[in-house]
Amino acid sequence: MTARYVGVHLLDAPGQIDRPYDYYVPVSLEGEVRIGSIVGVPFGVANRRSYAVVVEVSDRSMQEKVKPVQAVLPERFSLTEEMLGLCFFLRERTLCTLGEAVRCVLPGAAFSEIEEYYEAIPGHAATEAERYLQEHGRTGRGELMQVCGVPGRELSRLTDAGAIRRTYEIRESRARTEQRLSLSVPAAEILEGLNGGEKQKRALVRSEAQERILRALCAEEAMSRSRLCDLTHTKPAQVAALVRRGLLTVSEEEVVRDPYADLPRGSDRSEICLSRAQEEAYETLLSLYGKKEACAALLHGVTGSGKTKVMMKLIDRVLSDGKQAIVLVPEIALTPQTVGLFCARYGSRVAVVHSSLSEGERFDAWRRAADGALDLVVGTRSAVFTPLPSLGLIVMDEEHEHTYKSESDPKYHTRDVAAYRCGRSGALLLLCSATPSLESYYRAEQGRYTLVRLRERYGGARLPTVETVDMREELRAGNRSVYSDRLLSALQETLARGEQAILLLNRRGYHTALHCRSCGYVFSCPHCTLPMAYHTDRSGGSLFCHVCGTRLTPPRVCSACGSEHLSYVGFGTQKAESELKALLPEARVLRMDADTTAGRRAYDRLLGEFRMGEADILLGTQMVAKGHDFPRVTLVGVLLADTALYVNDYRASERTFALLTQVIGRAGRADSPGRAIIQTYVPGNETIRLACRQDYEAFYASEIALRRAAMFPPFCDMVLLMLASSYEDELLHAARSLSARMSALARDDYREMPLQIFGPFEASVYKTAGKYRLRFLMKCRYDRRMREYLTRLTEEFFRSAGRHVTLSVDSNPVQA
DNA sequence: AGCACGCCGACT
DNA sequence: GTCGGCGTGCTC
Repeated sequence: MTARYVGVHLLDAPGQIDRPYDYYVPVSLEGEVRIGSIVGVPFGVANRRSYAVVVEVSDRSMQEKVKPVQAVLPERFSLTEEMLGLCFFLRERTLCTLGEAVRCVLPGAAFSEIEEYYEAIPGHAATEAERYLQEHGRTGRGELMQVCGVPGRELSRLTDAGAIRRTYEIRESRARTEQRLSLSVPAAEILEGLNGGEKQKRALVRSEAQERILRALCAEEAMSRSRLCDLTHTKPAQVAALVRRGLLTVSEEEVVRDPYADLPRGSDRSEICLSRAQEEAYETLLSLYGKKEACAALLHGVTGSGKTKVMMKLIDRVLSDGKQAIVLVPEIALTPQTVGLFCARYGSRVAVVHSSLSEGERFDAWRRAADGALDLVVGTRSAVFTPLPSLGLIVMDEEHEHTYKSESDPKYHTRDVAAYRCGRSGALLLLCSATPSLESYYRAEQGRYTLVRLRERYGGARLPTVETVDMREELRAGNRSVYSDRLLSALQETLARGEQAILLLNRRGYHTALHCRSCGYVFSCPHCTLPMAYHTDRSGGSLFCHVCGTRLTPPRVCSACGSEHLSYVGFGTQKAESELKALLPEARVLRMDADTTAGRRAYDRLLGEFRMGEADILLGTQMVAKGHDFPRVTLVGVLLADTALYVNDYRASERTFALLTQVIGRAGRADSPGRAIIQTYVPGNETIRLACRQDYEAFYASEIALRRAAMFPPFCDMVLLMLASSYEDELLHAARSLSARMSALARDDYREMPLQIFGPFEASVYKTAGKYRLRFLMKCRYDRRMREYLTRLTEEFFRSAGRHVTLSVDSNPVQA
């Protein structure tokens, strides 16, 4: 079919107008547009130029008034059928707009490319804009509108009237190029000339420098200008002279910006040797992979069981089939070892993708993937969108981690996207964890995932012995320290043996709150409704809001009653550190939390120092618990195991169990046996007890029973509706009307749908960044019908509610 | 979302 | 009598 007309979705349109609009394809762009193309189109009365994605093409249009497509992005930025399908899938699942999905799938660099310019037409000088163009020549749209104060519709009118001319320019892809130099004459001839008589040589080169350049290129055929100059100690001008004389040719070549370029590449060519248990797991996974149809497996392996090796052997196999793989990790900064292993093994055909890449770096990785120049992509959740020509495997390491759920639009879960992509390309989805999410383990039990187990630690390493310390008894015995006697002496012994220890306390700062002993007032952030923590820093100390970052000087008197009896309560990593330094002055302590890892490479630096033995104790928040492998760590201490237990969230136990299991698993990986000491005020707590036994199955059995009884996921889905506004009265009003509408719809049109509505409640942080927030929670089955209900609700809401209130929908949110 | 059209209050 | 408030409705 001739693409004479196209139906497009605007990329920046709000939900209300997220539907196809028709445009015609001008002759000049014929043949460039197809389904999946990204185009620039004029929209609205002012003909604002917007990006849009083509979702249908036809040779006729039903529409009366049709505007032209103005520009088309280069073919490399067009969505493949698979990727467009993925965008529709995302929209359906997360109720985002198609445009939000498209922006998720394409690199940002794609969209800085269409520029709109205006030019004068001789003889037209009736308006200020025309005169300006006469005088200044070609001008960008933005500048023209600003300088002359012309509204967009006026520019359109002038263009249509033929008074000015509009042009578009597509800046070519943001790939960086470098000049590569090569010989234009066969190397043999050059060498003959150089090695011949003095006269022959004179004819060829005019200087020593020129000779060095030619010899270097004879040896290496082609190289970049910078490398050539470095190698031969010459200046670019001396190279240019040879180019002018026709001896060298210059070509522009795209270079890859890779922030991981300094990692050793391809050094690991060893055969992977698996233990018997690993071999079995591998064989099972291989047979699933061999099916070439959508399937998923859950690899449940205790900490230290060597899941990575199994994973790598499987990747070897995928690559040898000429297919590609994606390995997803929860957070790049916390997994430098994993990243290093993959780079070492798979060389330059690996890219590392995560959110703190620059736009250029991200684009390069994306481009290489699409061009088939990559075999393996290692990255955080956004890496699941990497276009690969022939996807064979997606691995999700630590699949239970909540960072896999996106918290901004589109609010997708990486697991769902991965499953969709694997389904589409007949690839295998492999979920890995020592503490799988209850949802995944349940699915495995149901047979929807194949469950593969690794029950033993690799290389005969034993799980550490675990003891709990009842901190109430310590308190009774008069120990007011953060450290129990038992943990302290264990630390001393460990240090005496020259071994290392990891201490976990999942709370930053010095104290968790400041309160008034006269009236009980707790000092809260003025912008948020949350107690402020006390942090020490270079300037002494300050009250610090963990939500919005506000810092205040600690007050002397209570702002509620004026009393001077203020006291700090609760302790965080800073206090734990200073106490430790007082108790064990000879110990070298590294503190690792959000405050000490602010710099980009700070994690790597701290972890590196600890691994090199430059410190004895690594003390920090959850980030010390993640999959690092420190052979000399034989002691793990948890200063307060209860911190995460009592948050108002149905997953509190699951999180606590996973965190404790993870950190306990850090101890005694190699030959030396490990020991873990867990301090708690609730030693009888089931979750803590089971985590100490590292007994996932038992934890799962007890937790799944609770979920079933209380009707929580995986026995239902949760949907969170969040209303936010700077105006509290409007928010309350909106919440009331939404509440009424929700129930009414559920009672009538959707009466057959299983649905329970709770709320509105104040969000756990009711006010933050000056906005008030109310939430509704729903227990439901998140299927097509439910999404239709939600769509109707939001559409009606936007039509009726005040403009100052926003509504967002999140299915199975992280915090519920 | 933008942007225009349209109908009611305080200003030259 | 006009400038300007934001309510309502449309955008191929």
